[in-house]
Amino acid sequence: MTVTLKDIAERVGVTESTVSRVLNGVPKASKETCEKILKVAEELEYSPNQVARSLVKQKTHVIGLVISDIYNPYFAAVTGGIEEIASSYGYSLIISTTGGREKEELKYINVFKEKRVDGIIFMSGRMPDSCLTEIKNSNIPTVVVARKIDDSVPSIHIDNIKESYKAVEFLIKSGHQKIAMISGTFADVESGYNRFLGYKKALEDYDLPFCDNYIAEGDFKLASGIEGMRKILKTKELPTAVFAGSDAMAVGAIKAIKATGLQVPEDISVVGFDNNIISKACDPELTTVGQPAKSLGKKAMEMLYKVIEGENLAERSIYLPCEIIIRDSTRKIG
Amino acid sequence: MTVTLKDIAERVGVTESTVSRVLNGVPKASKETCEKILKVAEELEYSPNQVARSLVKQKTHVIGLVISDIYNPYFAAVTGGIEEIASSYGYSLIISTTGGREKEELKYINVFKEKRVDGIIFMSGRMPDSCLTEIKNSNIPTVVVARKIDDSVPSIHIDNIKESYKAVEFLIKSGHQKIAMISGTFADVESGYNRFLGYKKALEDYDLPFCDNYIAEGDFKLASGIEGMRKILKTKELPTAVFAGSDAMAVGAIKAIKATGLQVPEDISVVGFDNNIISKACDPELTTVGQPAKSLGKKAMEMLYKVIEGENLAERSIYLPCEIIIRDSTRKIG
DNA sequence: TCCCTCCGGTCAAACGTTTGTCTTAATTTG
DNA sequence: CAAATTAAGACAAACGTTTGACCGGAGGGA
Repeated sequence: MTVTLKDIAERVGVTESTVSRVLNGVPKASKETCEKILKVAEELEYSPNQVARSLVKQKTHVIGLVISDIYNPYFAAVTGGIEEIASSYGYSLIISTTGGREKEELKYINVFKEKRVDGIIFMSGRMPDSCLTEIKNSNIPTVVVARKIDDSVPSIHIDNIKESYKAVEFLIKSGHQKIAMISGTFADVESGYNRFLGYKKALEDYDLPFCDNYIAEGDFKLASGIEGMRKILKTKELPTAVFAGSDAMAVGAIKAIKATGLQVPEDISVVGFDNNIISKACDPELTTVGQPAKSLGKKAMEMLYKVIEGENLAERSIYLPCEIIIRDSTRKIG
Repeated sequence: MTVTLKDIAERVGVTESTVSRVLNGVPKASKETCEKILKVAEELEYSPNQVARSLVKQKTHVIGLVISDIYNPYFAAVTGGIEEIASSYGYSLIISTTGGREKEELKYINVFKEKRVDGIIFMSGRMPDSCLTEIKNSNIPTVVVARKIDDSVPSIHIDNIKESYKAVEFLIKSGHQKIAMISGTFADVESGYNRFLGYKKALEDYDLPFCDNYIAEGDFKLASGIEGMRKILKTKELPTAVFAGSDAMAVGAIKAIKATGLQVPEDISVVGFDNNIISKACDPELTTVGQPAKSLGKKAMEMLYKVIEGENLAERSIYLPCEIIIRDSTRKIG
């Protein structure tokens, strides 16, 4: 069926090794045979078998991506960035979604090992120790996205504490003093707890009181934003602004606020986090902390490539800055 | 470095073939050697080399996905469905994004050929003839999503004409007579032109006049929805409802309507298409035609699996129904 | 005893490449 | 003119599996 080097070799009357070299551009054949080989290869529609090639070269040109959830626009964007760069380097991308379940994560790391991928990008749940050790002693170059491990494995992040701090600072500088927060689940240290920490620190630095009634813990999703906001709206003294740990929760907050007859941003300003697609769909459009999702993916792949090539990483842990995107859900007061 | 069958064989004092059979559960070894082999394999942390295996078995357990754009939540959802089923069958998924560019599509089909994937799912642009023939004579099992070819290659769709018809019919039955449409680009026959066709047919069947001023052609994106709606709002006699060929355009329409001081749905009802994530983020929440995106992906992979296994497909072209999801952007009138 | 059948393996080919070493003839060099 | 170099290619091993064919011995039946 499928045509091999041997087929070409026979037709041309030469040996497989010669064909191989010619097709790979190794300059060792006469112009004549060279042309003949190329012509026959063309005629026979030769398609090199990469799996055979991988076997001997010990290189698959495949990289594996462990991701918790492709439906999440943020992850999708990171994935897109990864794919773009991977493809430009001649690598293919295998994706596997884990739902953040440790068992699945381990399973896929194992699949990647058996498939002899050249590298792994890990962007799933909490990166449990089991995965970490599994990855470490698999000896496969790995980059972790949005999850800080120790420096043994390179990673790329945003600085959640700092970016969250900046968002709250923005509100403070706009004149807000009573600022509530709807955080993501604290169990997610990076984007849940750390964003809360940034909020807290900003209040401290600007001598604003921290108030338990102004805090609601959600799960990053829209519904929990509604719920959280409802809780906050029960306090006697309403906040003038609320900062949410995700755009989805921010949109939920807006809905809850409007449902009580109050206005955004006239009565309460709202700031989100992510700058995903919904932040421009809601009404009013959301002021939010813009995560460089695609850039994270690109950078991650660039780092991974360097590791694969054996280059030294200048920094083993890179932070990309966010940009606060001001739209219509916030206003200056006072 | 990496441990092979040979390493195990030597340690146990047996030959590679025996080890291979034991590890694959072929019942041909004594209980004793069996245990020994398993034990040593465990100790050495043997990880079978799938690329070697693929070479001899002529099977990679990889399927390739050609997708135009992973950032689009609809494509992401389909991808998720595919991955879920693929993984349950023991297949891995390679993704490649093309931006709908023919050149990229051809490039990736070629990569997939060289990588000897077991199957291809195609969900990119217009599926140009070049790709079609390339796929056909590659002899790789293929399923096309959301793009009707001839019956030579299996495909899975929604019936855009019919579903769009149903949406407009819903409006008519809600008492609307003056219904505008913001369509996706006509160049995209399936989801652009066909949805327009369904709209037109519904008007005809219910003896409503078709009016050029009520038609705007967009590009599926939010901005074009705003623009299209603005154009429609310029007509002397305003419509009471507008049907958009995508949720994003519907959201744009809502924004444009609200910007003139009119209300949704009090003054104008709006219906979208897709049921993607933004349809629940906007205000009011969008009534829309719910595409079974994830199911499309699942079904596609199920079909592909059958083709790979050599089973006969009961139907080579499957249509999945949509469900109209009624939220707050529409109301009954009259 | 002879023949047959299992059992528990071994042997070797095959999958489709790459690549280091060897060969042969021709050409160059001194 | 002999020696050295080079050009163009052949040969074979290697990558890590799978799998059909073979094989020696033990046991069983006639």
